[in-house]
Amino acid sequence: MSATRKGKDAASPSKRKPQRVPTAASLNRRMRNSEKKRAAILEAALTTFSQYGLHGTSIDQIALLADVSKTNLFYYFSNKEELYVSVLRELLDLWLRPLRAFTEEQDPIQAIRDYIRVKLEFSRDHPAESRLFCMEVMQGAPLMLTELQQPLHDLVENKIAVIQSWIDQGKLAPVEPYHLVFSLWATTQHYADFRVQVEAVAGKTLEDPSFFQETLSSLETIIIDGVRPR
Amino acid sequence: MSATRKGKDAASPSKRKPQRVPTAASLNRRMRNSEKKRAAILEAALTTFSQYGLHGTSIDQIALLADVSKTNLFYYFSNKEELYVSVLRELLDLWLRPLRAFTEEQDPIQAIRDYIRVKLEFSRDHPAESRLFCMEVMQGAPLMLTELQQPLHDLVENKIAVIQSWIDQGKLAPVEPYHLVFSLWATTQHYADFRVQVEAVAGKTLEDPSFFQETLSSLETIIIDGVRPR
DNA sequence: GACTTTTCAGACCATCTGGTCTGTTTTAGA
DNA sequence: TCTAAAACAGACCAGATGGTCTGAAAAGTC
Repeated sequence: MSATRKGKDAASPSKRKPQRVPTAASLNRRMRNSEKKRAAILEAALTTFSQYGLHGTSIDQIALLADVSKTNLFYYFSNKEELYVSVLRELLDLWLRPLRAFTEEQDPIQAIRDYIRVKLEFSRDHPAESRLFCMEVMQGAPLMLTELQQPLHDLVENKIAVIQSWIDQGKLAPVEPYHLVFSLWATTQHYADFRVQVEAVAGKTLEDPSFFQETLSSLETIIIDGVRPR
Repeated sequence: MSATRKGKDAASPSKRKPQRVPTAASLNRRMRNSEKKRAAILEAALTTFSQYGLHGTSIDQIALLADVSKTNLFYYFSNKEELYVSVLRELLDLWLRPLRAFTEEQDPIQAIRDYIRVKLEFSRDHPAESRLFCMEVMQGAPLMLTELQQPLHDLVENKIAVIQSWIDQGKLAPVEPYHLVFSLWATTQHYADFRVQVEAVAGKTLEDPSFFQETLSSLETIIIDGVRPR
């Protein structure tokens, strides 16, 4: 990750004569501080970007929220876009993680059940991340497309195969795996992305434990058993 | 709709002495022209707003796309926000329409099937509208909340009752109606809002007729019958 | 054709904001 | 304590952009 590099181009290592060799301890302390600030800025950026979008957010706004000066912010991130992309990068990793858990050995029904739960928890615990991701994808992912396309495609391709094998073994009804994946994404993220709509309609959000449970079991029922009475 | 009112405050009718009474024909011609331009601006605004967001879009951009001068645009809409809200207003009506079709007399399975189809067609034919709506809701619908909350709540409340009655009659499996509605919204809109992701993963979009059919029947299968093998 | 009203265009302005410049404080090694 | 590098702050700048002002065509009426 080596994320502490100054925003500006760091002096190339070859040119730098390290006359002063800092002790590991001091370096660590400094790095921890540095990391903390970086993290604070990233968090403030996430919050603000996810609410107002890239263009709707000003650097001053982020700096204020992160409690650093604008200059200081530019010390850590060379420009707005880099900050934005940094936020996205951290997010993508987090976003993809749950899907990696799908393996052929699992019981498919249970795997799907787990997946719904994990994604729903993500929607509850990281709504800003979910929304920013949604926003970026919706705008055509201009700053993430290259990084999104390949890993996402590969990962999904892989999991599609797993789902297909479940179907072939008769453990799952014959549905097009792609669309199952899309449905899982869509339904679970909906509660974060359309939070205000959900609230306007149902009067509750995932933060309400009973509503969370209700949502969870409803989604399980709908996707796993469907709405046709048996 | 009386949408031709000038952007600025129009002179109050009470003060205006209509010495010149325009003929109906000329008025019509003029209005048609006016309406055409308004429509062109609104369409350009929709396209641009849905891609870059409110703040990411400049008036010049919209004016260019609509092939009018900036001044001319401001003649029809007094400021950027009014233009934005106008776009949203037209959109909300369109967006809500399909849901109104739900009536208790219908066969629920067929009604849901129809609803999925109509919403999916909307995603295919009006992706920009879908995305802009998503964007606005995601940001907390700051400019639409008041107009969204009441009518949406009432409409959904009404349809929830319909769904509940279907369940009570045993025509539908016992699912929480709210979540069924959310699932329907989420899954169908996903193909418009996450279009680039869908394309990155599946390599196709709803514009491809065979993919549209595949999506349609997959969603029907998943939501109506579920993925558990029978 | 005279006259009014609507429609439109170009120049212009005020503000907002991403980003820089200059320099100061803080940290840490020697 | 001295020194160098890292971390930071305030003033400032340049371009973008929402919006206005002035006035000219166009359309419509008589």
